[in-house]
Amino acid sequence: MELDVLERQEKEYSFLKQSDDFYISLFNKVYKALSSDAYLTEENRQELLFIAKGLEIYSIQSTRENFFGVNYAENMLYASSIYYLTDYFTTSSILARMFETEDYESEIDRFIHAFLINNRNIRNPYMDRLNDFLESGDKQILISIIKLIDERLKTSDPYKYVQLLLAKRLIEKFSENNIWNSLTRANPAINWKDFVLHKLESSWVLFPSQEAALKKGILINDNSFSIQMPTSSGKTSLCEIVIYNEIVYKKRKVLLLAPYRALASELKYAFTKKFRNLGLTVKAIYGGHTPTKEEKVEMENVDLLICTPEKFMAIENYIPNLHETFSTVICDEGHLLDDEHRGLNYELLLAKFKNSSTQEKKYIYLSAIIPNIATINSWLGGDENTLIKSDYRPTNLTYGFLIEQGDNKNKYFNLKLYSQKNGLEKSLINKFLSVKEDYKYKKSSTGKINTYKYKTYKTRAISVALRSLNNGVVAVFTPQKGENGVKGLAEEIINQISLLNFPKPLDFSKTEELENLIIYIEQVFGKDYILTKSVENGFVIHHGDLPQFVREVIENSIRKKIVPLIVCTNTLAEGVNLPIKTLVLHTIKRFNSSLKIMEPIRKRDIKNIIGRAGRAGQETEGLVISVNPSEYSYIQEVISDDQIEPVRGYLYQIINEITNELKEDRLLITNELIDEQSEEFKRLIDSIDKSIIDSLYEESTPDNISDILENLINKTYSYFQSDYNNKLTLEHIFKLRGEVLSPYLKRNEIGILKQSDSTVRIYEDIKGVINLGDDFWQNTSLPFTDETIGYLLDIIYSLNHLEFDFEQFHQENDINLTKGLLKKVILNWIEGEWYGDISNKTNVEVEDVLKIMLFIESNIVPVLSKIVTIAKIELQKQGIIISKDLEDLGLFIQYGINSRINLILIELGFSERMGILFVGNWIKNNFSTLNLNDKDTIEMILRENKIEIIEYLKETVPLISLDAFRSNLRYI
DNA sequence: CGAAAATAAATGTGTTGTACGACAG
DNA sequence: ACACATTTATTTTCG
Repeated sequence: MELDVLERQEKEYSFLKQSDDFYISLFNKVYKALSSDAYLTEENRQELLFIAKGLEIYSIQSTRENFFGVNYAENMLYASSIYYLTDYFTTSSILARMFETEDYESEIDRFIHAFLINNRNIRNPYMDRLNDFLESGDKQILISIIKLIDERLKTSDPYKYVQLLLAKRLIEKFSENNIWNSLTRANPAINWKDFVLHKLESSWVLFPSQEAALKKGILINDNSFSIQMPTSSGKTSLCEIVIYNEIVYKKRKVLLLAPYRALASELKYAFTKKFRNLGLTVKAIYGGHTPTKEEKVEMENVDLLICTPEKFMAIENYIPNLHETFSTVICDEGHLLDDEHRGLNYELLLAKFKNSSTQEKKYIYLSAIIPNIATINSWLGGDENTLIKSDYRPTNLTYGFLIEQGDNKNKYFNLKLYSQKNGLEKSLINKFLSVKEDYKYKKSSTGKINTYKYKTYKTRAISVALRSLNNGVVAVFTPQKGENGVKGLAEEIINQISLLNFPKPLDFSKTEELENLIIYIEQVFGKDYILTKSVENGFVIHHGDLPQFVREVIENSIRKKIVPLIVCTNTLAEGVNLPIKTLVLHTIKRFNSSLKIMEPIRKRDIKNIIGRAGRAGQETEGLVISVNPSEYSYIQEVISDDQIEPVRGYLYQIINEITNELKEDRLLITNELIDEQSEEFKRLIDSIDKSIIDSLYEESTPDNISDILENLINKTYSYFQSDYNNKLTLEHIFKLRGEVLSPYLKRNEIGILKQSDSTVRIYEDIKGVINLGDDFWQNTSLPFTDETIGYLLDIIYSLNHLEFDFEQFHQENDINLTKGLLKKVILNWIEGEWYGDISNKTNVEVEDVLKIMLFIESNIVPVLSKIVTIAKIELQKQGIIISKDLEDLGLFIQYGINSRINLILIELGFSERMGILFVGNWIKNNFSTLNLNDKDTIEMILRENKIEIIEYLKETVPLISLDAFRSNLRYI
């Protein structure tokens, strides 16, 4: 019914004709379970879940019209309660929330409903008592409620009996898992009242996964803990408890390492408000902004610091050994240790902590499922008693596999369904897709009926996605961006909705908001780009070539359900949580260039992506559908956590490779040998160098550098896992690199390396190319012109270091990126043009413009900043100061602006470029007499002209920009 | 009946995600 | 290694 394929089912569903019989039998089973405690056992729990699903359809809006004779509201109490009793608390509450407490008449019904949706605001003998309990935690009160119910059960009329029994079971369950009970049991020494009173607003119980962690003694024990649980199983909420406990009870300060900006910002948002009311101080710093003086003071006094690992390393450079203030460290998304670009830093940061002379820290390592978490745990100082594993998920996931059936005369596709918790339970949706019914269309040029080409997986994935639209928000995952990935799928959608009769995304979108989205996207990308065409058809796409601010707009459109369909790559797994009901896996294979084969992506990543379906608190369940039979067994393995890749740490992988190479060639590695290796290998060594540079502190000298490095190495996860040979390689390489860096230490050049974020190689490269005698350095300031950019690009093009990057860019993209083109793109960009305009002016496709922009952002800008920083420091020695404008050059290019006012707006927290550009101009035109290079002046202008600015923006920019600017303006 | 559509088999072409930093004396 | 598009030859379908 939900997928609108009922009438094509071959099987007769007798219960549809005898729905009252079916209902009675379901109800009977519920009653039996409740009256015999049978629901408490694991097996019966599975069955109860199916019963709940059965009851559910008699109450939810999309299906209940098909039945009659059932009191929707009353029945929902049963369905919802069963979800509650089987630990699906969020599902329970979503279902119950489909009705109001006022919809119920009897005292007991109102109580049950209010209980299920955490509504404390009704007056009622049961709820009054429950309220007393919630505020005091006095167990006796719960006992008294049960007594009260028992009394009434004896005298109750038959119509109330089941409800009373239900209430009794709910309260019995609640006596066990309520937050008071769990917390005081986990740490009786602390008064939880303040915390609980705060927590009550969101939840009254803990998830089994959280319970498991508490039972292991995480609040009492000072050892390190490792926690492995699926996405969205209440990690944040568990952290909240642990952090509160550490600060209030253990009197420790907590450092929370969150490796993505989006994550850090999410956590900041989640914690700041709650903890402030509890009298704890929270600070979050990540990406982009450099902390002010006051903030630095705050950082040392704050109770909880939320930080990206890189940012924390940066801070440690000006607050040496800041980490000693924090005796508890929480490592979120711990599997990042494996990351090719960032794992090394993360590992060395932790090694540095472990190497500290102060007391051993308590580490809490949070991660998705990895088989060797025990190794990591013992590296961090934990043991088997401090290892917490849970596979609890607050929403149930169902997996669907599309099965091809029939011959050419009558071809159709069934959907085979497996429930997550019970691999054996299969069900089948017949003719989920059918060639006869779904793929026939009339060709207008001939007037004949044609069959749509349904054989490709693209077609199938999209058809499945469109078919699922009735059921809620759909995401289509694909690991590639181009024709065989996001772009191809988007085109396929447009094609299918124009020819076939599937549900159309436009019919599920919010027209007015969508209009605004279309206007905005068209302004940014022009009419021809695939994203523009997508939004016009009521869906969106999402991948890493899209600039960050656009991704946010897109995520928002899904979050607010402005559009019901998104096609995306891994960005989905990395980004923030979205309310996705159905996830369609187009394919999970990606081309591996070195092996020249298509290869499945990591199971760990698939697991992460799959976990995005059925967001707790938003959906009652999730559905994951795979359409490619050659991948089914691999996905089955992912579902059953079979052979998930271990986390070794990136450093370990390199070292292991090097050791093996050396063994084969019987070589002894030397710095000369390193210099002879490929650029790829040297960049690997560069990353080691950089981590070394970053972890050198003030007290480092040429004499003790090898000691410092050796101590550091000994504490790494790589060393911990290594065998004798690997240990030798590891020590040897770090020693070698120490030798390379030692002269720079001697010459006091480590500072300049750090400040310019350079490795030795690029530093020497730049020094060899730039001519500090040129007037350029002294004469350049805003606005940047053709000549400015030209001069710098000349330098860029003469660097050896970037040749490799250009080569790679050309290998990966079919774009001839000449110096002229690059200059034109940069100039247009800083002059305020958008991707669509730049595409028109340069005759380059929008998608290629995006790729060029990405190259500029990630390859050109960092090098430009290094060049400018190195020049600045060198010139300073001669007493020459370069302009502030030139110093900030990287920012101007990065943000695509060419005036100081705009940069100030960004510093003031404005993030949406269109608004920034227009308001910047408006200020320039209206306040030319003031000093517009001054932050305070700009702030003053903004504060005093809020209304005028909004009025002006209303006339000039799309509503989305206006809204973004307005919400930033609120904080001025 | 004849054009259009479907089928089958052979050949050719293209394939590559995501992410964080940017600093003192 | 694989998905998909294109080409070609042949058969089937339908207005």
